[in-house]
Amino acid sequence: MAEELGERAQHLLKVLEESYIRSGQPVGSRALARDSGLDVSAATVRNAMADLEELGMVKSPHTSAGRIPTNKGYRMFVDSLLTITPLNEREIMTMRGQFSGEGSKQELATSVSSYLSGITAMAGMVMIPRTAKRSSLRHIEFMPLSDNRILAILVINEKEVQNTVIRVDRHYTAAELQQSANYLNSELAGRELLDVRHRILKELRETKVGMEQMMQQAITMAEQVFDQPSSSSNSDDFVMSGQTCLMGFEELSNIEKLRGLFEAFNEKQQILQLLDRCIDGDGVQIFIGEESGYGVLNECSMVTSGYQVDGEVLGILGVIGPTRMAYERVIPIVDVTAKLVSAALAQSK
Amino acid sequence: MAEELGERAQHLLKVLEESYIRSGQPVGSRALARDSGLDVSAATVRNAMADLEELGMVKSPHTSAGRIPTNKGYRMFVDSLLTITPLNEREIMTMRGQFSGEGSKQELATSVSSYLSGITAMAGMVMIPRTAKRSSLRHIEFMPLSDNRILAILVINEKEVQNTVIRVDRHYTAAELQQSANYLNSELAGRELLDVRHRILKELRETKVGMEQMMQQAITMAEQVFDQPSSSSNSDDFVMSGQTCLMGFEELSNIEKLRGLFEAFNEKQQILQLLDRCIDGDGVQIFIGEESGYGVLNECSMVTSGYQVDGEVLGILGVIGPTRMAYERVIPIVDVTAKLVSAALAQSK
DNA sequence: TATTAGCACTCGCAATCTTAGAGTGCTAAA
DNA sequence: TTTAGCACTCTAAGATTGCGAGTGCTAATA
Repeated sequence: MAEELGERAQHLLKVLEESYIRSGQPVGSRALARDSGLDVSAATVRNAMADLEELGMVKSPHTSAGRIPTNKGYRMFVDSLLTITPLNEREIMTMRGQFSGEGSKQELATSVSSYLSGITAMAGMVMIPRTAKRSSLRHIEFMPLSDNRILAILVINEKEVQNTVIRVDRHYTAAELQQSANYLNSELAGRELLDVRHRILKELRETKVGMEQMMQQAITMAEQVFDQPSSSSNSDDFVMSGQTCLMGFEELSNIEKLRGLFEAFNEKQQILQLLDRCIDGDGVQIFIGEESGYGVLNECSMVTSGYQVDGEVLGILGVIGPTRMAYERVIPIVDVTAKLVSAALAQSK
Repeated sequence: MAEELGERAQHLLKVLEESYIRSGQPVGSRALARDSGLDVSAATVRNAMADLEELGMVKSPHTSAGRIPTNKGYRMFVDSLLTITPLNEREIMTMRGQFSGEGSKQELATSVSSYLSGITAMAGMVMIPRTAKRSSLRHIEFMPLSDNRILAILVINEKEVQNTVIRVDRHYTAAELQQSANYLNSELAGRELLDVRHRILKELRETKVGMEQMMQQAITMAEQVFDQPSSSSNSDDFVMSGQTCLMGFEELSNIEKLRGLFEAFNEKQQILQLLDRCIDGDGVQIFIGEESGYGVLNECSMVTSGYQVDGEVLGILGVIGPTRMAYERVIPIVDVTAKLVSAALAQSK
């Protein structure tokens, strides 16, 4: 196993990647020898390149072009070669002004996503998990609709509101519903959602027999409300902005590839699964090309980071762009953004 | 003004358009003479073509290619030449099954939009007007949040729910808010939204002085609620599906053009303005190319129709695709879809 | 032993040229 | 008014060429 790379080879690989990321052109031995700062000839570089190629770090598009990095090469680059210059104070200050704790999660996510897109000139994305596990039910309210339907309104935490329509067996008056809601509020308000769910489906149901009829009705309704994976919160938890930026990149000028990519964005599901995977990781994470297992992400990389409140990762944000992106700039941006969002959320709590 | 077109010239134009729409290739005089069904020679056709060109109905991409329709040519085609074969019973039946009155407007719009996209292999769109003018306020409810904020919940018609957060000068208890809500409900519930707005801003405000303090508070809150153009209903009223289908068309293979188009889709505002213009028109309306005034829509056409309930146009739906589309198929599809959606809405009322 | 210079060779790209085919416009005849 | 004939134009697709960049290999060098 010749996984060991000499110091010089590493340096050359690094310079090669930097050069390729800058210019987009395959890098030849002469240019590399010149740019490397090392006092070696092109021929020497060629030998090193042959080694790197054997290790799968670089490849040439054809016999007589220079070398370009492979995905494996990028991986090595971001993992151990890249030198990142942290953002300076001033830049951070400018960013800090962007995110306030105001508005709903939705609004925050949208603004963060489009900010990321704007500053990196790539596509930005922010994921909002269904409903944070630790959020608590504040209030529940019923309202009669026509046709034996009832509108249930849940207030969660301080600002989130979920509406669900449920069906019941007969018409209920507003007063009846008020009673049921009162009962449920007295039992459930202030508890965490997981707990609420649990209580309804287990404890209350079991003790249902023998209770007042009103309470029985209330519980039956609550079962419906908490059982269905409330549609609104389930689908709207992923925001993406600036996809069109990706149309500007050379490597995505193939329209078929672009189409696959955009279709994947529309699916949402796929991307969400992918993002879900980073939720455990710490700090900035990077997916390079099809490492993720999705062929459509072929020439793309994702740079992501989780944002958190009270140590719990609430969601993921990041950008997606061509594999050939300026990592040394993008990584700190995503990093700082995640921290600022965390801060904004903590403050608004 | 030589706006008059001989019968034969019209026929030739029609055949030319049909042929071009089918094949995408410029149509030459020989082929046209053959396909026209007329017993004339290519030379005769050439003369007619020269006339048509002078009228701006067709043009040739270069000296020795055939002719292709101009926007003006398409306009004439769809306005007076096109023969539309209505969908047969069976097709309509298949479609009828697609749309139910179930679910929220949002859900219906999404499903209709993606249905349109699927069946036409172009992009589908459905606009939902802010909130129908004639919809009425059913119920209003306040709930205290932290930091002197209050969550206002409006129930409109039977299913629509709007949430708004307002700020107030001090903390109010749930009981106080309940009182205020009761008062407002007694005054306003059941009225149409426009009326509600009017009442609050004019009548009640004027008589405010001298009322109980509780009522004054209630009115102040209501002012806030109905004054801001509630964000949720304002932005989410336009659904588009299958944009990626547009990537498959020859005439949109230019990536810059495509980008402009997709950016316009993201803006929403522009498209909405455009759609707003059709709201008065009757039946199916067609925009060809940049007739609309938006350069990005250069090689595209929109086929739209309003859907209505009780004679009032509630919204617009339609498709957007290349100018060179199969109008004779798309037009009846959009037409029938609009009628079916109207029916579904009427039924679910 | 590691590095270097030299050299033949490969390949892609762009420019140039060629050819075939399609279609036109014009003119003169029917 | 229509038609046939003909010269002309233009494009798209191949074929050919030269250039430049870059490689791999070998033999000489430190």
